[in-house]
Amino acid sequence: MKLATWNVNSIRVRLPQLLDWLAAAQPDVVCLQELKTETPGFPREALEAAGYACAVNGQKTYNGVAILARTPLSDIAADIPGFADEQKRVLTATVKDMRVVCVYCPNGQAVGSDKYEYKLHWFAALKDYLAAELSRHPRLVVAGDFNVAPEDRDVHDPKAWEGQVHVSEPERGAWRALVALGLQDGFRLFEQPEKSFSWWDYRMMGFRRNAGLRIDHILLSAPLAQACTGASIDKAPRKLERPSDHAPVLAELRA
DNA sequence: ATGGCTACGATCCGTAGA
Repeated sequence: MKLATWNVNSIRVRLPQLLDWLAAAQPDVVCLQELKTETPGFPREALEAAGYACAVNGQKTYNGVAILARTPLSDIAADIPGFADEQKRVLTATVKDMRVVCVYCPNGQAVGSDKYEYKLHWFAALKDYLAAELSRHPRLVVAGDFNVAPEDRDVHDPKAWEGQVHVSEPERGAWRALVALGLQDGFRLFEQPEKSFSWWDYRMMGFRRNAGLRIDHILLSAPLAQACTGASIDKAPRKLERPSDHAPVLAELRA
């Protein structure tokens, strides 16, 4: 069972790359972020033809998340219940015996900005939601773009980034609060190459210089972490013409 | 030098991403 998350930065632009990548990587469950299209504009037919059931929570221009699975999706729930938010950032579904939460966490723009405050409030609401989900579903995966680099080793230049948005202490505290629920960073369950990142700036030849951040994550509850046999970042799609600025992140689970 | 891309939607620039 292969799980993946990928911020595609526009599903319409990236659909050909997504279809190629699904065929090559053969993931069983995929969480997608930054669809940038309303739900009716989502290319459901093409993905169903590729063998994936789809659940979609879309929005015009910004945000938007989806879950793809090779087996049926059930108990689909959009957004964070009880958290009033126009922005489509969360989608939850059950796949077999697993509860899957797809998240596109806020960017935060700059420390101290309104968007930064929104980011911290949003993370607090997410934590409460995940605590509730976890109490009902011990086999929980939370996958997506968290917009937080948890540690300095997840940052290409920690000194330059010190205190900035994505690495600030309150944001890392919000990340640790999720981990404290009993969720584990799938990627760090295994030995990994130095300077492993999941996002690189389009500007300044960020990818060529490996000037990136590791901000896309797969969090696993204890039973799933125990079943996890590997985790990786697939840099291949980032090397293509007109790529997303994010690479897919993967975790493999024993059936 | 606080920029540099990219996508979107409304126009030929502004907003947002990270």
